[in-house]
Amino acid sequence: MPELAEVAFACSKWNSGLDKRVREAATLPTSRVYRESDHTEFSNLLTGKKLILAETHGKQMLFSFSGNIYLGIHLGMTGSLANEPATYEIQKYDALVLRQSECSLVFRDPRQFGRLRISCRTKPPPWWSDLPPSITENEFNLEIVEKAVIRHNRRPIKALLLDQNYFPGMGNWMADEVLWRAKLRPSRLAGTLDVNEIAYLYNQTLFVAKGAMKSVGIKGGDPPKGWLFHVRWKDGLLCPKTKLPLIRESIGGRTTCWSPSYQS
DNA sequence: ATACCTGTTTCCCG
DNA sequence: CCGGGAAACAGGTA
Repeated sequence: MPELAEVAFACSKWNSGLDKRVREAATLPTSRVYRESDHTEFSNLLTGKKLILAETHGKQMLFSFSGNIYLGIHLGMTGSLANEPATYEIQKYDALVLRQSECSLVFRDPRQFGRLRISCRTKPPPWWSDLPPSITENEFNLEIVEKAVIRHNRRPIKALLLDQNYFPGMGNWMADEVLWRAKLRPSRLAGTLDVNEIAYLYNQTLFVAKGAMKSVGIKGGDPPKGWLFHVRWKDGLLCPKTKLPLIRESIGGRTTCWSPSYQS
């Protein structure tokens, strides 16, 4: 379930491979996650290299290796990272297996919406260093939200929140959580928000991003009690604030859960 | 069997 | 050229 905090937690699964060399890199050549690159590059460049750094930016992950090798991973909808025994054999949907002395670092993705990138340069590649500030960073400010709203004034605010150019890391459940706390109807066109609503939306974005990182991002569990998260996945549940029925419908092309008695 | 799905890119339309 | 929305991607799960 990879958005901001789940991605951070997934990334930490490879922490035990830090400072260790890759003895062998096995790939699944037919996997669509290699659509941007040649899968042989991954085995060629990663074999023998030491994993130095594991970090995330929004939904993107970057693994830095010795020899100026940078591995980029995006989990898509169903991608996951795992830490398996050193003797682990590659399985059906394992796109990449990095065998080390004490464990195997695995990226698997049955649905293959994820994406792998690799780069050998003295600096981090542009697909990493050129990313806009993620919603957890200090550089993510009110001005970014204001500009997005002005430029995309005809978009439902739900769809705008999911735009990774402005809100890197925001995913479907987080967007619902933010809009619920900001008391905004997800279908509201961005251009109809006044300055106070925009500022409130921005503040709730910070709150949800920080809260998710503290709970989901570190422990891998669920967000705190009382969050919309716990009642958004199926029909017929009640708004935690008003105790009145929630609605689930498609907005901006995604399943959206919201509280008509609370959000306007 | 059928419908639905936590993400992004591509295609089509106005 | 630009913006918005649907479709497509491919398989698991209920």
